[in-house]
Amino acid sequence: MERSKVLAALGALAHETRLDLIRLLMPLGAAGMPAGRIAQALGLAAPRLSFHLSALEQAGLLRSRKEARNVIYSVDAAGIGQTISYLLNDCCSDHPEVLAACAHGRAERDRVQGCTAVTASGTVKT
Amino acid sequence: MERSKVLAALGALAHETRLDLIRLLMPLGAAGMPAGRIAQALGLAAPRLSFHLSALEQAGLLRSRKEARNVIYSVDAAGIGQTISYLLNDCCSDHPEVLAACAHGRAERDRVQGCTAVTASGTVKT
DNA sequence: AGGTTATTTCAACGCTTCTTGAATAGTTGA
DNA sequence: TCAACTATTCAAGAAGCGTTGAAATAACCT
Repeated sequence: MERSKVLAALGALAHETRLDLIRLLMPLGAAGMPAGRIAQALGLAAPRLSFHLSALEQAGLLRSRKEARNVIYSVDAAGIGQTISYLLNDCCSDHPEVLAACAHGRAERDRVQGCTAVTASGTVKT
Repeated sequence: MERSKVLAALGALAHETRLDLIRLLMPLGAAGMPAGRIAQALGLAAPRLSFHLSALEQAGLLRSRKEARNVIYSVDAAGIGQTISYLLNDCCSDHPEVLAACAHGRAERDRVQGCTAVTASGTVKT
C-alpha cells in the first residue's frame, strides 16, 4: 500500500466519530447498515454522518452500495487490513515488542475461545 | 488502552513528517537518535522538528532523554504496539480478512528469513 | 403527478493545526 | 565568564478540518 493512502486512512481513523463508525460496522461485515440507521445508532445529524462516511469511503476504509432508497455502508476489510499491515510490517519492521503487544491483546479472548495464530499462510485455529 | 489515547496516537501518525520520524527511529530501537541528527537526516528546520517530536512524545509514541547537550529521541514500542493492537483487536474484533492482510505483508519477508508466527504466548520462530 | 422518506451537497463560521523566523534557555569547553 | 552548540518556545499568518442548517437530489408509494 502506498504511503499516501496509509496517511489518508490514518487521518480518517483519527477521529472519534469515524472510529465509532468503523467499530459499529466492522461486526456486520459485508452486510453493512443503511446510513439512516447508522445515524440513529450513533445519534448523529444526517449531514454530519454523510460527511464522515464519505471521508471513510474516500480513504478506502468503507464501501457503499444503493439498495432501494437506502445507501448501505459496510467496512472494506481489505483497506483496513492493509492500513494496519503497513503500520505493523512496513513501518515497524515487525518489531518484536510491537508484535507482542498485538498478540497480547488477542490472548485475553483466546484464553476463552481457543487460540488463534497468525502465520504466513493465514489464520489458523490451534 | 483507552480510546482517547488511541485517537491521539492515530492523529499523531496521520502526518507525513511524523510517520517519517517513526520509520526513521523504529530500527534504532531504544538507542534512538539526537534531535539534531534527525533534523539532518530528514532535512527539517529545528523548530518544525521539535514541534513534531513533542507531538509524537505526547501521543505516547516516542520517548526522550537528555545526554550531554543532546536530546535523544527513541520509539516507545509499547505505545506503538498498543495502538496497533487496539486497531487490530478491539476495533476490528480480529476480523479474519484484516488478520490475513497483516500476515500477508509479513509473509514476503518470512519466505526469505524464516517464518515468524504470532501466538497468544508471543512471537515464535518456526 | 404529488407527497414522503432517505441521503447528499452547499455555504458559512469557528476552531485547530502547521509552518516559519526570531528569540530564549540550557549545556559544554576554553 | 565567554563563546559555541543544541534544542525549545513564542508569535503570527496560512491552510485545512468539522459542525450546522438550509437546500437539493433521488427513490419510492399511492
